[in-house]
Amino acid sequence: MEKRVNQIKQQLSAHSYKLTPQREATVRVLLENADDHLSAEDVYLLVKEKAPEIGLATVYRTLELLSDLQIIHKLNFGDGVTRYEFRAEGAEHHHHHLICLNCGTVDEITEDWLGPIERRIEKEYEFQIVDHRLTFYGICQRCKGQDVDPKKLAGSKVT
Amino acid sequence: MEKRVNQIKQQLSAHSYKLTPQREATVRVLLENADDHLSAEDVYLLVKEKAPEIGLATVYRTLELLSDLQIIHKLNFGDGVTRYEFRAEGAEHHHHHLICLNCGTVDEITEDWLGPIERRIEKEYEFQIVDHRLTFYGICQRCKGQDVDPKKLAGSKVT
DNA sequence: CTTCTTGCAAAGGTTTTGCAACAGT
DNA sequence: ACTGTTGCAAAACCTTTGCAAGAAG
Repeated sequence: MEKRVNQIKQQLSAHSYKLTPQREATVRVLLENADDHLSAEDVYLLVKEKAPEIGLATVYRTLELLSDLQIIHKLNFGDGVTRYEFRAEGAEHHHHHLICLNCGTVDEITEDWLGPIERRIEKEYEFQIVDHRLTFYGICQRCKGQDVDPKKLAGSKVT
Repeated sequence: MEKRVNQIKQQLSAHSYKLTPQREATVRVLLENADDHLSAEDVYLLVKEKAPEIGLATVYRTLELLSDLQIIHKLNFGDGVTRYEFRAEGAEHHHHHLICLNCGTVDEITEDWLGPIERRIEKEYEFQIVDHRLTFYGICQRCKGQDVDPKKLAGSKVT
């Protein structure tokens, strides 16, 4: 992890930004929770445990900065808050998401099967693809067989 | 279009909801602009031209209602507002979107090429898919060859 | 000294909610 | 009358911004 922090420090300095204690604490929280999809508020609360004096605005500014530098990605699962995830090192395109409509868990598919589809779109629509987002909504294997609240399936969570 | 309005009226009454003048005006605006992806504010302004006394809250409530009944879909392109689109009649899954990072235009792909991928996911992840969202970000054919603002491509629009 | 960064509070923008009035049955 | 619906205003949210103070070279 120290390696990754140092790497990010260099990415920042390459753009004349400093890795301040607040930024470092934020980066570490993101690294330590790379499997979750934290909202700005989540990050703020976790960073506060290490550095209680940090402000929410600084977290937002840091997340925006890391996002601009393509170190992290913004994600939007339609629940009203922006979430953030580390961008895989060197990955051209990232993984996809499986969102359970019953329990809300977000799982990931690390494979990217869209290559052939992208090539088809670039040709048929003359659209030069830079990135994509693919999300599946459904029932995860843990919730199968359980009772499912039909109201949740009615769609308001799916945007 | 009258046919579609009537159809919706029946879907509402099936759930003991009425097609009030406000709701009808909202539905008509959505039908007349089925090719755009209107935000609640957009819908509100258009409905106001026909029924100036309508309130924004009613528009939100109507959109939520139509969304719950799966008559329309909520869409989130990461620009901070929820957008709405008519759900294709009888369509199991809907089309995908191509968002131009330069001009912001949202185009559509009406084909759905995800069938094989979905079957693979259902098998490999034991995840029962209910719906999906697929969005490509890139440069549309109208903007190709034009100057592109590199800042826009830096990602902050892509969530 | 100069520039970047921070924390706080205020503002901004979108969406939801409380409530009294209203409409339809 | 009863129930669902509306409009308005207020509230609730998430996120951004202005600004004075602070940190770093």
